[in-house]
Amino acid sequence: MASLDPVTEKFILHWGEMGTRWGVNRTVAQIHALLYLSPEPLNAEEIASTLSIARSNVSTSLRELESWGIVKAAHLLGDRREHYQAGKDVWEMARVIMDERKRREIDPTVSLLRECVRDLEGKGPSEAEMRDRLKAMLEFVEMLTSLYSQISALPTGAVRGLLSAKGKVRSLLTLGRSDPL
Amino acid sequence: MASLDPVTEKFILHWGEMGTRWGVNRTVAQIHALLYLSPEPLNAEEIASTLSIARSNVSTSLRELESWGIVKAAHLLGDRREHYQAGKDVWEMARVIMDERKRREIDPTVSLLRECVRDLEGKGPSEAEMRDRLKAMLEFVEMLTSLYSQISALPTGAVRGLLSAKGKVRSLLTLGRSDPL
DNA sequence: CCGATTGTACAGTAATTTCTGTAATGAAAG
DNA sequence: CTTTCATTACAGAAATTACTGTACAATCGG
Repeated sequence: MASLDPVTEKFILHWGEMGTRWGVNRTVAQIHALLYLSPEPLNAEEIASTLSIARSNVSTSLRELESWGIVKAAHLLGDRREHYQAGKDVWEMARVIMDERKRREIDPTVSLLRECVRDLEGKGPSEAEMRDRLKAMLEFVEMLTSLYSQISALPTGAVRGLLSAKGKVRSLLTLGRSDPL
Repeated sequence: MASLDPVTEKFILHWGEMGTRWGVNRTVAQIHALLYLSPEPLNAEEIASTLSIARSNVSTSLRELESWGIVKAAHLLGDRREHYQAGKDVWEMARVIMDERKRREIDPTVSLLRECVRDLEGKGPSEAEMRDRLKAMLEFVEMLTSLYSQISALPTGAVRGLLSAKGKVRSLLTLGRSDPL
């Protein structure tokens, strides 16, 4: 397992790089990429030797991935070691990641913005600009969360169906604005 | 300008923290937050003293923000210094940031995935799993970009109108699936 | 129980990223 | 042309983040 298919390697390296751009540890992202491509679940030792990283690092990173909900441990009969596998459905994966980012980052931001706006209630005109901006930001983020909660409540296949309706966004939009529903 | 309103400070600190979670330098995000809330454009010196950071750091960070297209330099009559202001429309801001992230991260990812899939054409069944996964990922990312390009082609107000139609997503979706357009 | 194997916590180290201060560049005013 | 002010490039310092190796805990088989 120590040597790696060139394509796999290319993908893992790129995925790790993308991770860093989005605030995810490079190694964590690489492990995820490896597990995503692997036909069967891998144990910590295999991951460590394949990516040439310390086992302790693998252990920590796997816990991180589990906390995101995109990697799960699987137990194989006749093997004491834990084996890990990544969720294979990209739509489900995207949903889980968005859920988690919403919970960790968007929700706290909404709270903070509400707090800020409240703190500015009844303040003088010198804070008017700031208040307006914070309100605009709050409104925006709340709209996103509302939209997201509606979408995430739908079955996976349904979202897929909507998004794959390639030419339809404009039409749907026109419909939405003329308020036909 | 050196002392900061408590609400402003709270927002700036939070925004900086959010930045780090999304792969943006904390200081860069803080400067953006400051400019977003500021009623009038600020010069580098004011930014540096307000946030207690070195002028050179401000300079670099401003260039970064300009490269993202969310901060612009403004020239004031009778002042040689450049003054900087952040775009105030959150919708426009979101659009610009998404454009840029697409260009920097999504597009290269699509290229890489295409390359990977191509490399695997005609390979044996041992690579079947990997090929399927990469294809699924590619298909997913391509769908996102297609959706995005459709949305970004619309006027800002229109997107706003669609998204603010709070209860309508499900209805629109049903419509979309039953292929009425 | 005992030894072997797996997984994790943690302290120290390494690497990377970020920040500062200075020096150089460039542009406007006189 | 010279002086002055604003900006930026860059090298080194500082801070943060990531990684490793070891030591410990837990679990299983004998």
